[in-house]
Amino acid sequence: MQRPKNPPRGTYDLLPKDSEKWQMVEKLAKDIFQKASFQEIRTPIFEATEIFARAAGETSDIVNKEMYTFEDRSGRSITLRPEGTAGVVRAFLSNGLDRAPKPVKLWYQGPMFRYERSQTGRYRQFTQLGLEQFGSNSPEIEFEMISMAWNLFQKLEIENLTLEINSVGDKESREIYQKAMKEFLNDNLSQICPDCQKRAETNPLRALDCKVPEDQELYQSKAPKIQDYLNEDCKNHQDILLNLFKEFQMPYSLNQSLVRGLDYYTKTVFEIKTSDSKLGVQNTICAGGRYDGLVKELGGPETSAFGWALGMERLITLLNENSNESKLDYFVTYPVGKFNKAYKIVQDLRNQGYSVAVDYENSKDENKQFKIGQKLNAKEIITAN
RNA sequence: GCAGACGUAGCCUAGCGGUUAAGGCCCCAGAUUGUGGUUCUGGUUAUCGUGGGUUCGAAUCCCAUCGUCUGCCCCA
Repeated sequence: MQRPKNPPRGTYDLLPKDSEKWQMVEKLAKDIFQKASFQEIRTPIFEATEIFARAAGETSDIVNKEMYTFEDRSGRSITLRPEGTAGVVRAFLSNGLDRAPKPVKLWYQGPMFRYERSQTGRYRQFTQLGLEQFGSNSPEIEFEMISMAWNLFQKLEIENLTLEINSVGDKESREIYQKAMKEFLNDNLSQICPDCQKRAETNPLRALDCKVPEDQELYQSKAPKIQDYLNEDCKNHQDILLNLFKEFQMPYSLNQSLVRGLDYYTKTVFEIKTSDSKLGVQNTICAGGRYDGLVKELGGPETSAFGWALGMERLITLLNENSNESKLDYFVTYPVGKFNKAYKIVQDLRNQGYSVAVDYENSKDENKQFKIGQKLNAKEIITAN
């Protein structure tokens, strides 16, 4: 057999060079989550297809063309999770966490699967790290959770980040706005791009972040603004959140064109974007929002909820190169036949907390042993004799 | 799903119709080095992504296919 050339399309191998970065990020994130009393949940990598179909919305692109869906041997329709929230909500309900003290605060990390064209910062198997909260309707918890993401990025010394906020309104106000957008698009059908003509039917709000400059100009100047359609409740909710950002000096911008790809969002939505060119057009590294209707949609009681997810691969590519500092403290060599003695030293050093490697080759040539140690970049090379 | 660019050893690159496909890094072996990345010598590794076609002759031209990248769609 020929040497394999690539892993399957849209996937990648995480090599030791980079896994260190992942571990570092994971450690920092876990620390932040733990301190804010969020607890980890691990849910299956696949779920019944229906879970995702209902959560993301039957008409969404994710459901219609991006899911890895298959029948298992008993004919059940199974789907590899394309995002984390639906599975967490399902687990929340399956395990009766809706009866636990509110809010229930959870975090998760794991691979997600979407059948898409791969690009920089976009894979078919990718990893999301996310937070979910069930039971609180308050803007304060949104503020805290967004701060946690922001805080993580600051600790990682990632620069050039912007926080964009918007509200998509609650069910009622969004429906009215959606209708207004649809009418607006239909009135201007001849001027807008083919994609937007489609969006007029399928997802009118999506037109707002159309890439065509002429369309953008039209929407900016003439399209109805979501902020004008928010009812008092949504408006107050947003004001409290924005005031908290001001109070705690978190820079944000209100972006009225910001909408989400999944149907379940209500009220607050946000994205954290980078202007770093390393990610090309995939510049959103963290996004989320409120989804007060989802738990009920999946068969649970009316439950307020808020969450976000960040793309680990995207985040990692923004990190600076890690230092070349050696991770290996000792390399232990020994004369022929003296392994036992050498290994006692090894154990001893490891018990003291050092990272230690041994020369298994047991080369007779001392000089060569030394060179092996050098190649491993050991801080100290010692010989047991 | 659409559009464009690109696939030469583990990695980076040369060759762009004509003898046994070239170099650097890495790797392996040996020597050198009075002691932590020296220097030298030798060696392994490529059916030039894959499959067809054009041609006396293809890594080089054409087609298909797979993969990568950039943009669109969509999205973390």
